[in-house]
Amino acid sequence: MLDIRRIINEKEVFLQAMANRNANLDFDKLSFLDENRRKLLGESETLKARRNAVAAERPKLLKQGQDVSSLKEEMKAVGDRIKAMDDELRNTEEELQGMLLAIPNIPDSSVPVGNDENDNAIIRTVGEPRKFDFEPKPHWEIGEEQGMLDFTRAAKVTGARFTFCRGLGARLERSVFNFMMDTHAKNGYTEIFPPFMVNRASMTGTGQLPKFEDDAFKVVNTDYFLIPTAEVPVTNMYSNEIIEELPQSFCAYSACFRAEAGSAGRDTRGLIRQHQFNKVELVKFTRPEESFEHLELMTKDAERILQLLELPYRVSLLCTGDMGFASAKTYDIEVWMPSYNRYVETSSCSNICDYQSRRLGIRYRPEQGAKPQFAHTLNGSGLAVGRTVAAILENFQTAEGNVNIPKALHPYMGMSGW
RNA sequence: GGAAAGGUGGCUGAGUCCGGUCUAAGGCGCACGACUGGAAAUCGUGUGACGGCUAACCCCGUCCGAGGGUUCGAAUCCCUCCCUUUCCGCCA
Repeated sequence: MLDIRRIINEKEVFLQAMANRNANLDFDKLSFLDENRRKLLGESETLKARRNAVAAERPKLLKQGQDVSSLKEEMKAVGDRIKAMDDELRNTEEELQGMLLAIPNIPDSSVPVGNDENDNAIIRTVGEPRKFDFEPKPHWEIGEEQGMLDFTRAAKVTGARFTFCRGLGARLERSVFNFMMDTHAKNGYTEIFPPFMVNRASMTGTGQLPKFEDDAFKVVNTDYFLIPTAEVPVTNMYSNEIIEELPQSFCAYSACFRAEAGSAGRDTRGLIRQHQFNKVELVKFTRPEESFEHLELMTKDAERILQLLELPYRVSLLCTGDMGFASAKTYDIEVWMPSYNRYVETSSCSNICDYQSRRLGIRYRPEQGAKPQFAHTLNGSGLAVGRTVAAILENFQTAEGNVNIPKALHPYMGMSGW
């Protein structure tokens, strides 16, 4: 959520940003609602001040034996007007709030302006895609042939876009996220194991609601949602708090659940687009002046995983039209996927600035005794586990149809003696 | 799921029965000052968040778990919900 005052005061910047994002909105209505809100608030508060003054005087007047029945009449009327005014005020505030929640974040000035992924900037490419001297197989074929992945039975037991990992496949999945968590923990991130369900307020706070309710799984008979990413519970940890010390860095493993509404027919085979997948998420809370620096650090921390796993990848800076709703600046890390013959997103690292913290009331004190300010929040995958497993299966496959395991994973696979 | 007791400022804790100097006591902590060679102790002063109006101060409003209601007036009375603790039931 953006600051309404900033929207009004920096109208030109704001409108340009929205245009760059291909977002439409009614600025005049926004401006009217804001003015109307303050007008109603002022009138209501004047009446309340009168009510408070009379309420304080009344006992004294009574003690002096004065007649207060006319005051009582007046106050009855004042009370009714306050009620009516507050109703109108609430409606105005709800309408304003509704509009603000539907407005995406303003892209940082370093973000390239563009419409879609074709306008993203490639920042760096690391590692060379392997040249195969045989026809490489896609990971779902390797996984099924090796008895590591079973899509057919998962479809029977649950439905499309679910997978059984089995035997070494299950072991590999577990090894990969343990390796990720260990690596991040070693690099200063505090481990979190979060709830996999959150309430509506948390989903709204991080920006998944109200706009993207169709993408979420709702648990029946409750107001809980399955988390689409650990970003939601971990960022919400500090909602309505004043954080004592910044920065704070967390890594969290979780299963993630996404309805994938609107992606019917895309990536239907394999591990790339599932309703349930594992992910290790990085979340940071920082001072505003340090957040962009931390975005670079976080991106490198995520990249480190791919380097240690010896997987070729590239990093791109998303353009204004391709960025997520809440983000001010996003780097995507894409791993080389031989079966796709292209790079596939395996991490998205974003600086949200104060967009979430304003919604959530996440604050800090610049100095002891100073007024609380909104902290900045960042999040990034570190990394998506299923896609990483897919990349390992494809990039490390042998001509015989087997798969080698990257050295970094040997201790986790029970191969420490190799 | 059932029963009971609770939820008050950064923490602790009084006030709730019986509505009105509650403008939330007292204590702890914290900040500043005095005292001191310096410190501890002691003494004094101050001590929240959010919003409105402001150049700023002042001032005003809101906040006693959340949301409604009663009333001229609600921390206090009524209703609904959430959470915590204990006991029971169930259970990995």
